[in-house]
Amino acid sequence: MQEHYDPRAIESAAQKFWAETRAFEVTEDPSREKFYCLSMLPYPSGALHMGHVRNYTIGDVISRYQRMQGKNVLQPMGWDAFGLPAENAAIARGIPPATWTRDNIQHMRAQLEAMGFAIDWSREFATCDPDYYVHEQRMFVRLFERGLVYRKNSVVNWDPVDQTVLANEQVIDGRGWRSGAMIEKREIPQWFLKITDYAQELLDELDRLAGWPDAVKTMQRNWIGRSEGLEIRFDVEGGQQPLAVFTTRPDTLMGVTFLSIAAEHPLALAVARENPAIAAFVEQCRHGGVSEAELETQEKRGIDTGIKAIHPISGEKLPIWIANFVLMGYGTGAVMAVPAHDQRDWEFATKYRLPKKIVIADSDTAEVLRALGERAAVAFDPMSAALGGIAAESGSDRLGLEDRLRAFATRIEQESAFTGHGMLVNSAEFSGLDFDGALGAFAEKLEAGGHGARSVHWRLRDWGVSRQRYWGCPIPIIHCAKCGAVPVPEEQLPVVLPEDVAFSGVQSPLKSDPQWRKTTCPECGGPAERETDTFDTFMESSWYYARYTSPGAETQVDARANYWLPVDQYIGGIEHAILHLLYFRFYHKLLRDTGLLHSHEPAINLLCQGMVLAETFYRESGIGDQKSPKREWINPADVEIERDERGRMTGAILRVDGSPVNAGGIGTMSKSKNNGVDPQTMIDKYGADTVRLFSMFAAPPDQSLEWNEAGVEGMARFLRRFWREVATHVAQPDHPGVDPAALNATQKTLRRQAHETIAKVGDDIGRRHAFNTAIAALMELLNHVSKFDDMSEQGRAVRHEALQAMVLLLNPFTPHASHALWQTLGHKETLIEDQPWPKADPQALLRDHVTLAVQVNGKLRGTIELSPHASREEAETQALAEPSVARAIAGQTVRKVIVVPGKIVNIVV
RNA sequence: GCCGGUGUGGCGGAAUUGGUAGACGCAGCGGACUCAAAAUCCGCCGCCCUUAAAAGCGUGUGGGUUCGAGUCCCUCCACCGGCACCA
Repeated sequence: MQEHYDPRAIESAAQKFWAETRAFEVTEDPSREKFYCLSMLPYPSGALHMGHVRNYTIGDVISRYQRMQGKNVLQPMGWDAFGLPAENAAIARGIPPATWTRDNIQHMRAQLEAMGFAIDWSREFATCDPDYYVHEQRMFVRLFERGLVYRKNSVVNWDPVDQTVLANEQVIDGRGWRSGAMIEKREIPQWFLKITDYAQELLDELDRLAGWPDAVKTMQRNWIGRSEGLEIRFDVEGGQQPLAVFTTRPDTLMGVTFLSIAAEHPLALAVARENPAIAAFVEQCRHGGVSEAELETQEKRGIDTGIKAIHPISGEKLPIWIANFVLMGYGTGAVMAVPAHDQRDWEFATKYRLPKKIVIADSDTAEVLRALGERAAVAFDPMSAALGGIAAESGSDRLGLEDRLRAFATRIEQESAFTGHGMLVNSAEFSGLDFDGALGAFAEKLEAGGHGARSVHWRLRDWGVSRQRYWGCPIPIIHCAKCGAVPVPEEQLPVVLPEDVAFSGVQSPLKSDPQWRKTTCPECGGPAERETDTFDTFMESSWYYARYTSPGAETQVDARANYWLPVDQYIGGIEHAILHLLYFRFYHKLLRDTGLLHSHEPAINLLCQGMVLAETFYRESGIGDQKSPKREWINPADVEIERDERGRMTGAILRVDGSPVNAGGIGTMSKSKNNGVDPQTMIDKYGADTVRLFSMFAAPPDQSLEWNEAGVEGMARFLRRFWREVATHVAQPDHPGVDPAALNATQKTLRRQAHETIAKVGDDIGRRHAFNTAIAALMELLNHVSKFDDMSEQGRAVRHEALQAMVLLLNPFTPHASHALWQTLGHKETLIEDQPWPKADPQALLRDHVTLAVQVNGKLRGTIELSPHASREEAETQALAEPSVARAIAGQTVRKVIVVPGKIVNIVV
């Protein structure tokens, strides 16, 4: 065999073999257990990045492991080909988005092949293929007919200079990224999918997704945000429409001191027409982007409309304010404000000197009021910190009680709102009730007066699928002056996106091409225009997993889908925890409800991998202002780190000029910090197996991973050592095989270690997905094997067994090296030909003795060796006799001895 | 701002069900081999005190539960992901 590990030759030979034998192409086989292993499909941005490498290596390890369990494993790959970056590249380089995208796909596919992933390439597609998106258009038309699609106005970021709609990402500090112009909010008509019709099911089924991470399920639960409360109608003075608000805190209703409405609210617009100051405020609110993060962090501002609402119970007149944090289109565009019991309202009221009315008592206040007698709660007005006309008994601590009430009132007046639940006070006949009592009582009263009702409110909003962009799937709708919006008849689909276009970036070629737009109305036959918006790219990525199961199908999916689905293991970045994964679940239910699939959820198990990070380095370039001088970011590959004698970093220098650079800390690999490490360079330098091994070893899959080239070298070192160990071993004479009865103590120990490793690696990969510790266990075993210098027949046999197990256990991580070494060990058949996963021999796992830790008062004082069958009494006796333990307990009384068999003895003195 | 997560040696991380904190790897230090370097091999490697042994301290902060806490509970801090038009 080859004496030295030569990854380049080994890897191309293995890849050639797999390709020629079509080793990873699979078909439905009802007689075998299937395993569908899916990684999130990549956006073809130009080159593979480390996030892809990590994601697909995890998928490949699981796929190859499951295949060795005898399962029929499907691992497909495709391209999420529509999207904004293609348009940006087109503007920058003058290439049509389609050309740029397809070139990138070609390049990235070659890179994926170089990684040696066990992918069934026969199922590959790109989402920009009309063969793919035709099914998406057909589904949309069917949903339209089923009433799950509707059109309404919604707000977008408008760049007044470029005259274009911007994505949230393109709005930086409220300005357009290219023009630098102040962004404005603009309402335009857009298409929506009624995901809210499925809100309850999407919420309920989370409880049954046992194989999904809790963090993802919690985030989805909160995102869907089911809340129960009251919808309350406030009449408005002066003949205006009443204002409806929703609240989850109906118990605070008597504490409402004003109402807030959105700047886009019809009432606000009406007032603005008559009042220039208000018009100016409304105009100001139109500036800035629409993202929630921006709206929630901006300074809260408002203005009084001068109009009053009527409190539905007290009849009190409440001012109506326009506030920049209330959004039209989320709920009703109006909210009730309770400054004493809501922190945001508290801040707003403090800023604009609006009154705070305490209507909920904290537990201390409630206790005081109870001490003062029944009527106190009703008459208590904490804001005046007085007890009104209550003739409470003149107990000696009366003044102390009043002080406590005053303290509560002062805290709310001066420090912060009290947002907890508690007893209602100062709330007329509702005083004294608790939260649940108040909910019922207010609901009854409001319903009787026609001023409200119990209601369920969802945070989840319907899915807006319109994008004012070119490079996307055309929305199959025709606008007719007579018939309105009419879906394109199914037999006319697909509506094909023209790819050979001049793309300036300012306007979508669809919008500027009158020829493409012009069509006839499918209903009346009159002249009509096509919809020029395209779909949100989340539409394509919401059903690709199903299409992989049915390559070439005439329909969106066919019967094959029910063999493969649901996905057994889905893998992707945690950044997709909410949006993609919710749309993915939603779309699966749409496919089910149109009769295309049987299952309720798309994926049984989900693994969310962490981000890939790298060190950052920079130099001050001198440009930029004094406060934040511009930094020139330097790629970590060009930097050499200086260390002191203890290995601590003392500085860093740029290799080319030898002068110092600054360390900027660890950050996600990004263009802006220039800390991306190119996978291709790593593959060329070390080989794919080393890159795969490092990306699985450096961190557990769900945590962030810090790329570190010295660590990569460590992996290469390990593979070289392993290679050499096998080479040395096969150069030895043949052996008769392991005879367990003939083994001496050291041989038994190595054999036990080998079988412990078999047990641990299988558990780590299959159950725990703890790939890093699986690899560490294999490294430990190699350390044991290389220290084992027994050249006897049984010594060689035991070593052979250990090395052979290692080749198989490493196969999911380093399939190329394992492919080669399997043959080196004398096998005629190849490893991929359904070589089963090794099993640990229970006999080999038995130990002669176990080590117990001995503690005195919980502090470790020594260890003892015991037979695994030793009794508690024996353990106790031996522990007390251990010299350092005896020293620690000398002169003290033993009160208690706790013996945990196989683990620990704790002596309490 | 809201939702979710993470925090352990010089660094990445391990400790799986509350039971010996630091496996494994990197970096560093010492040695062997070599004309030399690389590669490789052997040894050391949490902090503090120390010739050594022993003791003491130690899992972001402060508290709590327990015979025993990195692990469970409460508080605070820092960082990371998402926030509906980036994918």
